[in-house]
Amino acid sequence: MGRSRKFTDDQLLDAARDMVATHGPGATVAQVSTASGAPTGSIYHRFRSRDELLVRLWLRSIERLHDRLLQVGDEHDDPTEALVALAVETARYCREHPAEARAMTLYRQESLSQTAPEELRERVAHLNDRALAMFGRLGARRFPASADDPRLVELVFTCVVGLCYGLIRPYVVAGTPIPPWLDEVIARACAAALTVGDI
Amino acid sequence: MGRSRKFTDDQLLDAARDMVATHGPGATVAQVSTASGAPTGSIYHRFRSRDELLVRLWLRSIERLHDRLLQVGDEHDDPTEALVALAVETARYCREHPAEARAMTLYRQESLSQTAPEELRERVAHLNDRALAMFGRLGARRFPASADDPRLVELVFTCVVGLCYGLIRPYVVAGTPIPPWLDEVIARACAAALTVGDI
DNA sequence: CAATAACTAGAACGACTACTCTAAATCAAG
DNA sequence: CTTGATTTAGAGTAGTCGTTCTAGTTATTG
Repeated sequence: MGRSRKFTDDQLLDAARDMVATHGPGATVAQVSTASGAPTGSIYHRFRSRDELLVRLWLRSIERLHDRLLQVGDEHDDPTEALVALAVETARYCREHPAEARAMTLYRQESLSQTAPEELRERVAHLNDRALAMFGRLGARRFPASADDPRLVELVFTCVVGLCYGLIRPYVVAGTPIPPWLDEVIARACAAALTVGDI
Repeated sequence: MGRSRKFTDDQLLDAARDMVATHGPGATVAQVSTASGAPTGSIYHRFRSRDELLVRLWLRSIERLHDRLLQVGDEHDDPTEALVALAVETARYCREHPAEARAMTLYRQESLSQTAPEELRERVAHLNDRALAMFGRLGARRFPASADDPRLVELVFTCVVGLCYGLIRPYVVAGTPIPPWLDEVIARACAAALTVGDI
């Protein structure tokens, strides 16, 4: 075999996450190096480029959020309740894991699916598949009349994730705690936004 | 006097705005130079630093939005209607002026009031005064019972501007048009979010 | 016309960053 | 123990960007 690893991939990603949380999206490889204790050579031995490191971090942070959301989605019988609960849960998760939440702001899927390192394009493209399927199911039950409309998923996604994320984003980026009263705002706004589908 | 100016400040700011719209917040002085036709020396003759150029651009874009909002705020008798109209108007303005809207995402006031070039701190600090006063007045009429609560302005500001801006931001940053159906989502969500003050 | 102030013009500089390269350390297998 | 694959280690490289510097240009004023 060979020499055993002194740093796990997750250790390096954790360091990158913390540097992004403190220095923003312009965090440098040198900063990740000192934060993790690994020399730059080791980091480049593990990740082909800074881009790959940050994209992998972004993928990990969003997959972790989705893991949590997929659990919550099944805990409600009423689809509207489930959708509102998903919005509120997103806020809670980001409040509990501010650095992970900061990493989620690094990219947007639509642009990244074209610009990401070649070997990650596929993973980026299918990142939201699980979550979208869930939102599609809940949306179809919430709006039976539009169950076949392809725009339904975008609408639901916007009213739940987009709305919640937009409200908490300023706090996430600033690194300040998300105020608890925001959960109530999100719940009411989300429920009301979802009524547009009834038109 | 001396030689007359070949480039106005606004011309340089326009070029900076367009470069930020196409290249993001990392737009370089060299890009602004070629986009405007002005050599870097001229740009630095007018602005002390790249930071000052971008902060001035940011200030201008937000002041222009506020100019428009201040007009709209007076057109409604009912305070709730006025607040919802302000949220929708923000979306409309950003749809009509996508590059200006992109420039608004360059900074956040809270962090900038500490890190901006010294000579601009004052202007940054008081940037929102006019708008906040209006939101304060409308909020006091909407929630007479909490008229003296200092948290009221933050609540109203979040439910109107924060909510709207969070929903449209993805489109603004991506440079894709803001879909028209979003206006209805914003209106309903904003009205519902404002009901939290009634607790 | 001469003097001067204000600006244009762009080459040059220094700092920083992503990335590479070579050498050494470490561990499993024969 | 020796071999060889794998990783650590960090000095070195090329390129980019913000900024500065010096020279030259244009208009206004007396």
